[in-house]
Parts: sequence; C-alpha cells; structure tokens
Amino acid sequence: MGSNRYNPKEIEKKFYEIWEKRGLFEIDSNKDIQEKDKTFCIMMPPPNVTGRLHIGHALTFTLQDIIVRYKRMDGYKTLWQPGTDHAGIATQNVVERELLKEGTTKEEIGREKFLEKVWKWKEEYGKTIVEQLKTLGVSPAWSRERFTMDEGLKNSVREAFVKLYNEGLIVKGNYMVNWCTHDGALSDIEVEYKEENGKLYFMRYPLVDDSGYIVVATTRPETYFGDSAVMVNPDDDRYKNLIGKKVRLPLIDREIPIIADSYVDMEFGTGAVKVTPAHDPNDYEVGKRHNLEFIKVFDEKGILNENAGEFKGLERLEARDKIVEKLKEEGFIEKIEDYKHQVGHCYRCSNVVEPYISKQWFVKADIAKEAIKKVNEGEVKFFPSHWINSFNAWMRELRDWCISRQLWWGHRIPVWYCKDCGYEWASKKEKESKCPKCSSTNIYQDPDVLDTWFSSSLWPFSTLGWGNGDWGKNEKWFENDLKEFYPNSLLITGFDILFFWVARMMMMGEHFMHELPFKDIYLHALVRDEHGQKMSKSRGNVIDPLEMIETYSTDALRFTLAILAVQGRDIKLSKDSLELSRNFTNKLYNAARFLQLNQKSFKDLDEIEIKTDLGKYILSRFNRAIKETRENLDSYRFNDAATTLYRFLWGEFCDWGIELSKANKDAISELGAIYKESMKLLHPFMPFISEYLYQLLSNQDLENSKSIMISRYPKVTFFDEEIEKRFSLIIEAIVSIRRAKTLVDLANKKIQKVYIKFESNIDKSDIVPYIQKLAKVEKVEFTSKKIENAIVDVSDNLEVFVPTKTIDLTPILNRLKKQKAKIQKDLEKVEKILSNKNFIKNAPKNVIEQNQKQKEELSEKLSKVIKELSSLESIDG
RNA sequence: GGUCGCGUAGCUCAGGGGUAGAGCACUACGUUGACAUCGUAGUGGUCAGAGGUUCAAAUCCUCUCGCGACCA
Repeated sequence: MGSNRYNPKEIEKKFYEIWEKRGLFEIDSNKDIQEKDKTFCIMMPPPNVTGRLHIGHALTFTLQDIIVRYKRMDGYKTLWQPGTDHAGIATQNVVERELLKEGTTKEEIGREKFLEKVWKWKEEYGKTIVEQLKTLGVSPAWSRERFTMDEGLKNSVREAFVKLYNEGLIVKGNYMVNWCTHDGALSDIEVEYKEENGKLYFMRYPLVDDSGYIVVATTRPETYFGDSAVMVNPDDDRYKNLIGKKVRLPLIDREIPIIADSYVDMEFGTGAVKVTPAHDPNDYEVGKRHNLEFIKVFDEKGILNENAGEFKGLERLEARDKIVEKLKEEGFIEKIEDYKHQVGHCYRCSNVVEPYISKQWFVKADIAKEAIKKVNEGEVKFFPSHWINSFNAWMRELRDWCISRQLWWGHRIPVWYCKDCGYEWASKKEKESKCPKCSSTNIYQDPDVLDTWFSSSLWPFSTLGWGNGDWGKNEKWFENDLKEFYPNSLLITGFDILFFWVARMMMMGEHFMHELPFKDIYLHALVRDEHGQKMSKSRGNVIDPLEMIETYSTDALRFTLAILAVQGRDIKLSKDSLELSRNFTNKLYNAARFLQLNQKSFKDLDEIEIKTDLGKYILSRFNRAIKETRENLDSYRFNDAATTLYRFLWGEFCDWGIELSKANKDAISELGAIYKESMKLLHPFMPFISEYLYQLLSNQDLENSKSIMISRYPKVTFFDEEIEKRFSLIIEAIVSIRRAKTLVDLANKKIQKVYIKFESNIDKSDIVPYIQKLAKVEKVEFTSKKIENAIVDVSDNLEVFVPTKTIDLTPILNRLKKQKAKIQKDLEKVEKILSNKNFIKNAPKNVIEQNQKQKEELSEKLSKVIKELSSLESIDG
C-alpha cells in the first residue's frame, strides 16, 4: 500500500484467474445465498469466432456482466450462457484468404479438405475472442461454453430444420433473391441500401416495322440483353398506338413485344420501361403476369453469357461502360442523365447486389404469427420501450426468409435427394446411406448450408439442451436447464441486430417452446467516437478496448461504458471520460489508504453496531445509495446506477465521511465497515478494485478468503432522517464559513473565531469539532443575534459571522448584492404563484405548503441580506 | 415518403408537470493527517422556436426549424 496511485495491472489478471479457478462464474457458485425459486438466465450473444474484441463487445458484455454479477449477489441461481458463433461467410473468407496465401483454393482442395482446414483454424484461433473477453472481467459460466457448430447444436439445428420442413414451414423454391456475385444468396436484411450518383440511360429500341423507335430509360443498361418486353401504361396517349407492336433489341436484334400494364408510372423517364424478368424484382412479377420469357444474361459470378452477344465473358459492372459505348456508336443512346438512386450492397463485401433467380430454401413468414401476437399482448418488455414499434412494424411486413447459403462452412442443409427415384427428404441424421423410398444408395445431400442466423435463432434454448441428443448432457447442459432457464430472463444486445437475431429468436422460441424466449429485451446503442462519428478503420477513429484496458484499467473502461449507457442514446466515448473513471479508481484506492492509516483491518458491516453519529449519518446515506442503485439496475438504467455510486462514494463518503472522521476518530472503524459494504454495491461495475479493496480492508488475501463476488448484495436496512438533517446543517455551516473566508482571501488560513446563528433548533452537542476541523477555525460559538464588525454569509438555514477588523468589503458587498437580486427574483416568482386564486383552489395541499414555506424562508433570508448590506454599506460609506 | 429518436451551462449529457442538475472545461485560492489522477470556493442556462392544455410546462399536446437512425 505504498504508492499513492492505484495499480490495477497484476490485480486484474490474478483475480480473474482465481475467480475462474474457483468456479465462481458457474450457476451454483452462490449456493450459500441462493433464495428459493429465484433463477436468472441471460444468453451471451455469441461473438464470431473470427472476431477480435471491439468496443461494441466491450459495451454489451459489460452491461451483461453488471446485471449478472448483481443477480448472482442478490441470491439468484444465475446462468450466463457463453459461446461463439461459426459466422459462415466471415470464417470461410478468412480461411479462403489463408489458402490463397498458400497458393491454392478451396475448389482445388475440395469440400472435405477445406472443412478440415476451417476446423483446424477454429481450434487454433477461435479462442482469441474468448481470451480477450476475459480481460473485460466478464463472469459467464465458462464450463458451459458452446459453439454454434458443436455436435449438440448441430443436432438441434437438424432437429429444428426437419420439424419445420415436415410442417411445411421450410420450403424450397425457384425465386428471385438478393444475389451477391461473391457471397451468393442473401436474405433481405443482409442487403444495405446506399444512395449513389448513378446515371439514367435513355435507350432507343427500333420498332420492327421501321416506323421509328421507342425510348426506354434504365439505370442498368447491361441487363437489356435479358429484356423480354417493353411496357407502357395503357392510358398513356403517347404510346397507345404502339401497344402490340414489336421492337428490335439493339445489337442483338432480338424481337420483343410492347405490352401494356397499369403498373407503369407515366411520369418516370419516358413512360416506357424495359422489362427484364430475370434481373429485376418488379419485372419478375410482370414477367409472371404476362407470361414473358425469363432470360438470364449473366451467371452466378456476374459474368455475361451468350445472350449478351459480343460481350459474353465480361463482368456485369465492367461491361456496362463498354456496352454503352458501343450503343452510343451505333446511335442507340438518346441521352444520359445524372441520377441519384438507391443501390443495394452486400453487407459483408459491399459488392453490388443483383436480383437473381435461383433455387433457394426459405422459412415461411407464417412461422412468426404466434410470436407477433404475444408481443402485441405485452408478453415481452423492450428497453427502451419504443423499440417495440420497429419490431412490430418489421414483423408485420415479414417476408419469407431465405436461409440457404452457397457456402461450405456452416450447417449443411439436411435434405437428401435420391438420384434414382427423385425422392427428397429431410433427415435428422448427419449421414444418410440410402433412399427411404426405393432403398437406392445413389443419393446426395443438398450442397448448400444454412444462414448463420438460423442456428443462432435457436440459441436461447438449444444451448439448454433442446434437440442436442445426448451430446454434452451433464456437462454442457443439464436435464433441468430448460425448465429452470427458459424463457431467459433478459436479453441484452445491440439494436442493430434486432431483426437479424432478436426477431428470429422470438419466432423460433415461440414456435418450438411455445413461449417467447425472453421477458425483457434491452437494446443498447452504438459506441461512437467523441465527436459522435461512427467508428471505422477508414476514419481511423477506432477505440480499441484492449488498449483502453491497458491504459486505464478494466474497471475504468467498464465504469465509463456504464455511466454513459443511457437508454436510447448513442454513446460518445472519449479519453476524457475514461480518465474520469480512472481517477475514480484512484480516489477509491486512496480512501482505503486513509482508512488503513488508522486501522489495519475492518469488520464486516453486519458484525458491528454503528454507534457514532457520523457513522449513522454515512450509513443512512449509504442506504439511500443502495436503494437508488438497486432501482436503477432493476430498470436497466446503467448510467443512473453508476452515477449514484460515483456520487455516493466520492461526493459523500470521501468528501464528507472521511473529512468529518478526521474530527471524530471513533467513527473510522464504522466508516471502514460501511466502505467495505459499499464495495459490494460497486462490485458489478468495478469487479476488480472492489474485490481488492474489500480484501485489503479485511486485512486478508483473496487467495485465502471468500470472494466478494458471492457475498450478498447490500439491501436497504436503515434510514435516519434526523441525523441526516443534522449533518446537512453541519455541512451547510462548514460551507458557509469557507465561503465567507474565501470572500476575504482567508480561504485556506486558520481563523480565530466564528459565530453561527442557526435558524432552527439543532442538537449542538458534539458538532463543534467537525466545524473547527473542516472550516479551519479555532473557536466556534453559537449566537442568536447578529454580530457586528464581521464578515457575514447568509445561507438557507443559518448565518455565519467571521469577526474582523479592517478588511476590503467590496467582494462581500458584491456577493450580498447578487444574493439580494437572486432572492428577490425567486421571491417574486413564489408570490406570483401564491397570489393565484386558482392555485390555492386546485393545487395539492403539500405543494401549497411547500410554496408558502419557501416564501417565508426567502423573505426572511432577504431581510437578513438587506440588513447586512445596509450595515456594511454604512461602514463602507 | 413512412416510423422512431434527439435539440437543456462553453463541451458531453442526466432530469421528464410543483425552486434548473452532474462531470469536464473555466476563474480564484491551495501541498491542511488518503488522494494534484487532489482539495476549497465560485462563474455559467428565456431548457431550439411558436401556439395550446393546466392553478402550474424544460416536462404533456400540435405545428415549425435543425440533426440522426431505421424502413420503403
């Protein structure tokens, strides 16, 4: 305890290891304090195995850990289920890049070899994110750690798939989907729309009868090779006479009809549109309506095919300019205009997404019906509550969810086909050997894998053993888990995956378990930089949590995130706020140092009786802090809970408790006990320093002692209004004297004498030493009348007089004048309220009384100020 | 275009019908039995604007302006 700075480095690492080794993160670690039927369960949103800890993780896991530690200490049997996600595309990409470095490709080595490689990569590097998480001090039940592709969860995914397949809720179809030429099929929400400065190309299509041409406008000219009609509005007078005629497509001379459809917007472009049923979602519908030909012009990789004539072999986006150039040369381009439009991009690789027809698997939107109903009936609570609107809006317009992905890494779609009899079936078995219908062994499995979100949508119950078979039983999960921990108590995650993950867990949970998966859903905001900018590598404004931990400590980072975590508001993180928290840890450390200057070891609060008035005062204030902290945690108001702790520990305990104890040493042993107890209150936010100081003040080592982690969370037991009132007067007197001294440049000097005139009765026994010590004054005397020849300070409940001979009165006069103006203004306000007859008639009694009391106090104060002012002015004059 | 959120001290933000709050910054003083990563005292606000409801509006309602997010 030599240094005057808190040094968290060794403590954090050492303590974490001890906690983990002792199994304190596991569900029964708090057995001694568990209360009957109190269970709490929260699922860790599984981070990607390829991931590295970023500040968003730090936020979400800090908040989760705060709640989990709180519940664990509060007597709940607590499960925080950890795990990682196999992250289909991301992981596959990482390993593909590795292969590229080795000069090979996944196609070259084949599916089986490739998957071996991915598993090997996962075993080797998949631990990184977990190790990084540990530096955050999080306390999930690590022994139960799962992976979305472990054998148990593979079983549960097949279980879920087969059920849905047999219920007709999973279907295969040849539909138009969002297609990334790099990553394959995407679900609707995996497409990000961005406004782009594009061009609107006006193309001339010659009429077959050589009577001229019709001009169509398009943003994607390269798709015209797939046109199977030109479409106009039947009411459009410009084109009425052309309906039924044919045009000849430029360069390739294919003939297509001009058709009429009221869907066409006459105002847009030229009022005539090209119809490309195989490459546009709207045209797809038109094509079906009018029985048009579906002509693909490029393949899955975006390479133009033979339908594009001479442009065959070019990439679709690269081909655009070349095609336009040629069309221009041949006179088929009427004009090109600048045009702003929304362009869909792949969320993963930013590639421009194409509407593309392919055979994919879908989960029917019908699956969500029951979940929607229950949410509407209020069976789940959102924090902040307004998220329920977005949730409902999205669920109402839910569309079928495309779940097949053209990847190798992931849950392989458990559907098998018989080459001989054509039979198709879904199987719970990993491997099938023959067709159940014709017994042929000439069978094969669907090559695609499932969307990663499919497996994570089962997470709230699959990790509790649902559909796992025997795998992991009594090790990773237990018979009673589903009963005890489903529905989960709470979900904490970012709002950005509300649709991706939360909504899907809701529908799957409800469908399979017949109960929504959570009671409460807390959605936190984004962490931004100090200027409110989104963090990104390209901006170079990324705040690395590991670096912050290195510089400021885990506790400081956690506390900062908590104190900034206001519901519904983005978090602007800056080094200043981290410094604030770091300073706080130092303050806490030094408070303990002070306590130990007096006494090496302190008892626990429940082992002693608080006898001194100061002890009772601080205990009463501490109980208010307990009440507020608990209330704030119960309503997930992390920022308010953190602020309460900060205010109590620094602003009350250190600033007044410790300072006042310097005048009353008998209180110190009591303060130490209260301080130890307040470390428990702080523990969920700052697990390390709270443990450290608790053990230190108990004069013991964590190595040989019970951890604070599994001690009981403080409960409200004691309020003493009388003593709080008394101390608030003592404090008012001290501040008042200090202010008077400051006015005449005596701030830090010890003065001889001060008189205090209390407005109301106060028990004056034993209060003098406090005032002497903290206001630095030799002699304190109480008076009932004004003292002449003195500096005066008028406050709400008392006046102090510092006798003086010769002194510059100007600052005192200034202060009194200012005070006078302020009081007059306040007084006018109250008088106006009180003179309102309707106010007297309608306002509640206590409000009226309050105002009357205030009026009296103000006028009394005013008269005192005026009196002082006039007497000083007469001297000064 | 639709939905939601935000606009409060120089900055970052709490508060959400009954006397405007915190931290930082700023000013002045300061090494007093832990802490200068500190202490003491102080300065600083027509709560974006306009209407309305109410005895009472920063707070509830409507509109306007500005900013942001999501969806189309």
